[in-house]
Amino acid sequence: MSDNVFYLTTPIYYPNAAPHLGSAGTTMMADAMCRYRRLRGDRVWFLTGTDEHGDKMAQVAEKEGISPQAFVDRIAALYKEEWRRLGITNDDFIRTTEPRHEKVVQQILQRLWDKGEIYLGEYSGQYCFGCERFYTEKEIVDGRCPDHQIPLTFIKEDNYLFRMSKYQARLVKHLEEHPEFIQPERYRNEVLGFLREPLQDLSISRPKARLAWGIPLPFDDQHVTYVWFDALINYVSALGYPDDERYKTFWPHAIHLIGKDIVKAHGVYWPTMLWAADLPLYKGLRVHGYWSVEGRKMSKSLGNVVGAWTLSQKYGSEVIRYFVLREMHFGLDADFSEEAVVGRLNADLANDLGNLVSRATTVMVNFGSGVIPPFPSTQTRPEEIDDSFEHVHKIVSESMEDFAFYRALESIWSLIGRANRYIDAKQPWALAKDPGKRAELDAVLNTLGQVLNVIGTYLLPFLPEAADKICAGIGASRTLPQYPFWNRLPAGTRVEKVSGLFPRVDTKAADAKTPAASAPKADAKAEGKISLADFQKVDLRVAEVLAAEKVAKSKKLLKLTVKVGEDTRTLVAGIAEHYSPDALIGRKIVVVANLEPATLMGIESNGMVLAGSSGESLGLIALDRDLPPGAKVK
RNA sequence: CGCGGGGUGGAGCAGCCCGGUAGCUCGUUGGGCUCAUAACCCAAAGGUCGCUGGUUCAAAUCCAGCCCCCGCAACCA
Repeated sequence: MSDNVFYLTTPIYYPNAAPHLGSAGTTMMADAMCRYRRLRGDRVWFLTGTDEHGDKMAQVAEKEGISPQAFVDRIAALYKEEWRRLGITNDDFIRTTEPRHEKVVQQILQRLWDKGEIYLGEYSGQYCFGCERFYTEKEIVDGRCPDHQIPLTFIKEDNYLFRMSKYQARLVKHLEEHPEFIQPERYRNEVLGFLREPLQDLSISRPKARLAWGIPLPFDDQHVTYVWFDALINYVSALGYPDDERYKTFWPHAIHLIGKDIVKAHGVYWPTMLWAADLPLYKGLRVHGYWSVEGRKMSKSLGNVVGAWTLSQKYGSEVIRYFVLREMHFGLDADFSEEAVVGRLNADLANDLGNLVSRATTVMVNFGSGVIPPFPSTQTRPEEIDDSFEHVHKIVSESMEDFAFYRALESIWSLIGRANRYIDAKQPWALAKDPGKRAELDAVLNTLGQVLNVIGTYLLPFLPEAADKICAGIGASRTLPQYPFWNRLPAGTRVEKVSGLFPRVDTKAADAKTPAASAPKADAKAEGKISLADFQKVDLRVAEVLAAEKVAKSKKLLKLTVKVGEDTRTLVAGIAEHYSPDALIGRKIVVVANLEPATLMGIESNGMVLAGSSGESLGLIALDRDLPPGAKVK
């Protein structure tokens, strides 16, 4: 059986924007789980928070012209407010800029330093001042930053490294012996996959000269702590490690709920850090998939990031919560669309649940005396409902062990279906007309009360407000019914009509799509202007395509042989998704002729093809009059 | 031969680990009921489970090969 102490964490979110469907979804799952455990009578601690250090945070703050602290204060407040509005019942909200956190990070760092788990090394590599990070050999594109396309600088600096590599074998062993440590299985395999390669020691510091927005190392104040090392420790610092009772009570039961993007940090860095610091490991990592939006990846660059609150305002936060819990098969990716939300809302919430509650309470009020009648001894209990009670109880408990919210909900809905069928079969409105069928009617009314009690209480974790209304309507006690499920709702409780729980949404009205959360604003500032002289440095030329072919193994690249004036040169263009090689041969295009050569997929490119692009579409720059190859473009 | 996920009735998915009548939701068609939110209930139609081969008495499920799609990574000079 499960422990009756339960500690659940969400990731601490990196608050550079308002919460979106992803972070809200994670938090809603965590909330449903914690509400469920509390309902079961477990002792629960539910933690969420924000990760507030790091280069990016400092940069954004600077852009806005405020101090990093002022910036993160603002955004953290935004998160807290959002979780409150979404009905999240977290017990604590940790911020990595809080003294209680920073103190623990330093304490753990000091311990590792004293134990020799951290050593001063020298890190050297190619550094991009744009990204403020190092690039590995693999990532570097021809000596340039893949992001900024600016030349990288070779720098050498002092750097503190954590001896992560020495725990590799131990971690593999632990994963092999404890399949439940990382679940679902696919993510455990993924981590074992990482561990097939030799693990490197982990750089855990950044020189303060470069980045000041972080926690200073206690043993060298010229360095600040690397964000991951800082962030992961929140899970213990928030409990008041090392002395607080909460730490002692809850830490051994810790379950981390995360998205699949941060499996490596949680599955590799964190356990090894804990070992090095002589802390017990967390109990389990539970990994969920990603949301796509209408079949496409949710990303800022596509501008289709779905804001959680915008959506909640339109449909109600319970609807979104239900959708998230019902639609995502834990561990796998799922797709979001407003159409699907409306589908779930109308079919499951309005038609099945809402309508059942409405018709059942109406029957109880109109044909009964407004209170739950005792179950007449002359009648027999409906077996099919009885089976359903046990089924719900069993499936919900099993599913929740695996975070399989969708299965738990499915089973509750199977009971809802049973109840709807039961009403149709018994026809209480007909029984009411015949005074001789009083006992039969009372049996039906009592049964309906029991059904609503089970449904209402089991739904409390998933649809807190709606479930509360159901419970209120029948005077239920809001405690999870236990075997045997009959007569958990005592005869005599007063019943009120509960209607309009989830009104249907007109499909057409929903066509007014919620706009995606505001796309990143284009920089309004007129900075970045160049002089005419600068522009004239660029040598643009008309070129004729002599030959074109796809670059083997590449997705986007075409290798072009072009004639520019007298000479013929080879260049590589990332347009394979838009133009077939044949369509290009013989065409006149515009190229940058004096670009320094670059090697792409092993082919040296001497120039760049000009093309306009917007989102998915791309078009080559063409001439509207014929000019010879080599003609200057200005 | 970069890593991973997936291909199951019109749509979206479960089932595959642990072979044995192919299941769920939505949609469609016909019928029923009137307590209820144009809801609810019943019935029907609709599937070569990507392709090929193998193992087996038996394969959606195990094995091998192939095809296609989607992420990530590597390239969008």
